[in-house]
Amino acid sequence: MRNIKEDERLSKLNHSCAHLLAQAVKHLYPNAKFWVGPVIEEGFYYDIDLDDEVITEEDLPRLEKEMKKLSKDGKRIVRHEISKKEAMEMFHDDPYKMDLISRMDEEEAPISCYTQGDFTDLCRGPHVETVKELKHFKLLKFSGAYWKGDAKNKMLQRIYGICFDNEEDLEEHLKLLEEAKLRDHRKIGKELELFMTDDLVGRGLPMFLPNGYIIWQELENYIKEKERKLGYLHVMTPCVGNVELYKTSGHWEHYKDNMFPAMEVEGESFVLRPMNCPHHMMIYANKLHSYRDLPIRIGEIAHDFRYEASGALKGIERGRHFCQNDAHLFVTPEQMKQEFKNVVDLIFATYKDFDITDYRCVLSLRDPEDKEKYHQDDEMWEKAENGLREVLNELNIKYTEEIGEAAFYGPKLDVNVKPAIGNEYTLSTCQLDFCLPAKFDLKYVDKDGSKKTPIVLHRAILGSLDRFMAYILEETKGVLPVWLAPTQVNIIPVNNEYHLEYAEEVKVFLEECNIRVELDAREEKLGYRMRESQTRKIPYNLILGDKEKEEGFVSYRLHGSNETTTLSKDEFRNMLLEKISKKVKEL
RNA sequence: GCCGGAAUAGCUCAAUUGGUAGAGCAACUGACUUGUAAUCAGUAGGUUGUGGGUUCAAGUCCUAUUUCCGGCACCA
Repeated sequence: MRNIKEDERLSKLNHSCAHLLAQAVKHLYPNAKFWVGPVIEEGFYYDIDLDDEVITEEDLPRLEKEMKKLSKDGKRIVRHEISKKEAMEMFHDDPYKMDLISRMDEEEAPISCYTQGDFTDLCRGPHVETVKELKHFKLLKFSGAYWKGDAKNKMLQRIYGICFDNEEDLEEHLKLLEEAKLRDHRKIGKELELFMTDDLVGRGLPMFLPNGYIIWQELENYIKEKERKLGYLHVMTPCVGNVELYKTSGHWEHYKDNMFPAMEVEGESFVLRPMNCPHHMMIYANKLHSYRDLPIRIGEIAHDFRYEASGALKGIERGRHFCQNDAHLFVTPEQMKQEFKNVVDLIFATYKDFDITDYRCVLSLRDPEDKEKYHQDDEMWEKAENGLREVLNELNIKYTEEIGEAAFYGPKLDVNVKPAIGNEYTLSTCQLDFCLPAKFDLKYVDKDGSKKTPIVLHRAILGSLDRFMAYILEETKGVLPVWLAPTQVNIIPVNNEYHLEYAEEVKVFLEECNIRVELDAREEKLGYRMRESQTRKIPYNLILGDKEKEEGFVSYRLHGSNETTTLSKDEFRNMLLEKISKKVKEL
């Protein structure tokens, strides 16, 4: 998918197309007022205030038609530079433009307008020469959007579109958008029977079916094994906690609204836990630690519950119950950098195993102005933020800094990915915390016998197993590598009367090595069973008939291939076991 | 949560301006005994998400509600 924003020509084209859209809207809705119409990675949009009117399905074709008409008229797009005073006079009855102008500084950059025919818009530009160049566009979708991105503000109407230089590029892009829909993990999950939801169970509470749970367990084993080798100690803690626990940590104050409400039992208040930090803090506090014990790495595949806004729910990518690949590392100040490096190494080693190459590192910092969200301790924040920055620079990791994205207790490194469909999200995270250990009064005894407070690193590599699985499904289109595939081998005997016995023998032979095998001995044609096997995206499709039976061979066809390979059953088993144990990325 | 859209058989979808709810796949039964992406025939399957309303008549119109979808906002 092309990134419109990064291409100079397409960026200009799409920005001009946003103006063309606004002009068309103005013709159809003379009372329309306009906020902003920027270029984005996926094309452009324009935010429009239509008072009480709303954009409907029928409006997009109507607007497109009007845009085509305007494009044919071929008006030039003319730039004028004006003073702030002139701008304020020109747009005096437009509160949105006045809002923009009031925050502009003409010393810094000239204020400019662009006019095409009967339409003028305040804009920095640049634009294409004439509207004639805007021929190959499509309006894609519409929705509401809060003014200035603030839910407290009025909701405007937003229209999204995209524009290219020629019809072929547009067609190709639209085709890619269609194809992207096919890899939606919710669709794949249904087709391959990986997970389900039910209204009676509740919204945002997906249930993993046998096939999906196999994948889930493979992911769990994979990451736990990696962590064990790195000295992590795994624990199991309850999904419920006393409200006091969260008052102590500060989560209650910050996230109460996003937690399931408290349950009163025998005078005590409990909540479903939204995260595991407090539990792990208490495990650390269970005994007195020497500096010699540190770092202590406490890991858990932990079930959490968050009362997510209904509109945020999305399959297993974001539910109200999920499972974190969580760990808390308790370290001395001297160990902090090395431990952080180890976490970063683990993240990228994992991504290599899963062939994840398209990600973005973000150093999430606090917004010093936001006194409400962030724990107040300037020195602590400075120390933590600089610490992270130094490690990232030392490791030569490319990252961007984002203000106001930190957790309330400390800054973090987020590793974000963009799925085939929808917005970027965080897969892995490593957070530096000087705050909670103090709140829980955690201590270790240092060399000199004095008691000191450890630093905590919160980290999640696979993030939530659920979300990670969603990502992998979309990346692979459901064609999982053998080690993750719910069924790894499907055996299809040619003739049940003559070949079933051999098929069963091969099945047992493979199952002895924990290979996940199915035997399809239904009274159906070979072609029918092969088709179903392929549709289910089973990696290895084995055909066993006379030829194979006599020699002790197997013939297999890989998913999506029409080539057949014949091997002895020993060779086949060894090959498969090697691929599974090495977690080979492709089939 | 907000704006908009949708909901019909297990799944994917049909059903003129309101006028007898259908098809393919899957399931089941029978025949066929199969060499690489759908063998044939038959059977069964529905209070059209749910609750109200308008109408001689509602899948279709109105209304409330639930869930899902596209965005927005949120994401420890």
